[in-house]
Amino acid sequence: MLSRACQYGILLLVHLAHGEGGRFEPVHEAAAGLGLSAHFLAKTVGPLARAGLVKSYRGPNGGVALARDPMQIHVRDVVRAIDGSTPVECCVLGLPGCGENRPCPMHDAWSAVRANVSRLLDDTTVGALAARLDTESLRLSSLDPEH
Amino acid sequence: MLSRACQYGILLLVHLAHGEGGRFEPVHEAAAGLGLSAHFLAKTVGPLARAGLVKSYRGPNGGVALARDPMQIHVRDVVRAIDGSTPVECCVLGLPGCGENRPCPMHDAWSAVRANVSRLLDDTTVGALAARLDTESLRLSSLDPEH
DNA sequence: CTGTTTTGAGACTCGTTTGTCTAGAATGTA
DNA sequence: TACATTCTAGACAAACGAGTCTCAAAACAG
Ligand code: SF4
Ligand code: SF4
Repeated sequence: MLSRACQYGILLLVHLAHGEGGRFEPVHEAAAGLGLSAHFLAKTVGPLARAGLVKSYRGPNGGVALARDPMQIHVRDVVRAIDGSTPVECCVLGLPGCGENRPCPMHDAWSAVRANVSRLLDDTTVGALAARLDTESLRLSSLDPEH
Repeated sequence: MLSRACQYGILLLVHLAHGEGGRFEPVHEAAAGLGLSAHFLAKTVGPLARAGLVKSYRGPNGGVALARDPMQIHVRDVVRAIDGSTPVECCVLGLPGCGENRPCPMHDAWSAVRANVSRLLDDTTVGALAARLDTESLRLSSLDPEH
């Protein structure tokens, strides 16, 4: 559905939104906090920076930081930046070149599901996700949740 | 989301349900009708037969045929037979070992989507899909839809 | 028995994805 | 300047999925 790199990108942005605002956090530190491979996570920051979602700075005290208000960054933006503009096109039958014209017998039911996913990506911001990390007892990393 | 083999399996069953009832149709013939690779389609019939969804017979006049009433075969059965009991477990963030306890911030919204997909797989039968091929102008194959 | 048709199982190639690693350019500090 | 820190780009290998191909076993027809 979503590539691993894309998932890592979402996790990174939510992690940044959850941390202190203006600080530039090194990628390896964020990767350690998320329990991910630092090298692989670093590969996602390129597309994210080009898309204007994060700023990055080299050298000591460098790192990555959000470029915009996290409440203005939608999950859809991250997906588009990393996986391109053809996400969530996965389908049950996966006929090549199937569109609205001459669809397969599952198209009606499936397009409803797909619309739901699309709306979810559009409506969810990384700021809202980060906020939920505090209020509820949720987790981002695959590591031992503290406590 | 669904493996290609699984998609092929669904297509095969719907194709069989759409054809004449008791006939054993050779796999290569069904593959030609669906515009698929006969060799690859043949790999799906093993699991389907083991799951009791189709019967197969060798030799001349052999082939595959539905083992049950197509109205009693649910798409979920096909998915379970080919992709195993861990289908549709794809997720947005894909954290390893994430369950209902300590979920990620998208879990609520996403589990709703997943429930929709699950219900769709459970409620849809290959018989119903085959019936729609006639009433509406739908297609199964990627080939030129005959007119 | 001989040959043909078909399923059944599996090895094999190929391309994409995932992940690791290395080298280099930028940035700051002493 | 010398050095440490960090991003950036890309080479590289491992793993996976999709698809092709081969060979053997079953079933039938003559
Ligand atoms: S449900 Fe729609 S998009 Fe999916 S295979 Fe069928 S026609 Fe194509
Ligand atoms: S917690 Fe739920 S929504 Fe989050 S990755 Fe796991 S299954 Fe998906």
